[in-house]
Amino acid sequence: MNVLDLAHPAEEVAPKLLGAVLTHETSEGTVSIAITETEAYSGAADPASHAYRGRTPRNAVMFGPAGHMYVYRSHGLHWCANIVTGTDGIASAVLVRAGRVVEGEDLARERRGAKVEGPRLARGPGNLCRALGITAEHNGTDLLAGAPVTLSEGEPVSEGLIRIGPRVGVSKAHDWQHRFYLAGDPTVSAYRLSPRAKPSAGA
DNA sequence: TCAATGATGGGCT
DNA sequence: GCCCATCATTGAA
Repeated sequence: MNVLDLAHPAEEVAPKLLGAVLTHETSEGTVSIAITETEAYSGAADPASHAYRGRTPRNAVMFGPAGHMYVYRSHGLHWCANIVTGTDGIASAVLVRAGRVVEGEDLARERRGAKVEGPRLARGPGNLCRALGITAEHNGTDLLAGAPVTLSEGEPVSEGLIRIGPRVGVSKAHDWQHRFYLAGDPTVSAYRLSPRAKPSAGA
């Protein structure tokens, strides 16, 4: 059903995931989101990665086979979803930061609790997960195995629209050019430097 | 066992 | 633009 090739390092896969579609089917209905913004995280070589200090119970999924979903809780409130890439045994994942709701907008709006609509429904990793209805129970889910959460190819994205920039909100290695997004897309999060970012972080 | 930290988002000033 | 909620995970004592 899809030929998405995830068996490569995150920074190679991240731009290819732009335009891909994440779908979550529940008894309430189906919500699909076309990805508009991603960030690449690797393992031991990436100070900003959860896997930087090696394998732990939380980040174990990142070390697993490509195509699985790594979900973690941020700041006690928000869920963030990653798509695991690369080789089994080596940490590598792509954070899905933003997307455009292409199916089930009513349900997505309901989950977000009214007020929000349009591009804001899935802008930012936490919002995206809420719109999709993704929580910790989906940690480790195989996105290529069918329901409930699946990743599939969407409409092709022209490479000319893809932009590369610094990662958002990370306190380390924030200037790595590992963030990929679609130029001019209203669903892309505004760049924000982490409050805790070291003034002179490397490279 | 304890204290610090964070790949955020929303609301207030 | 700044501040704050809120908790699992982590690393140190």
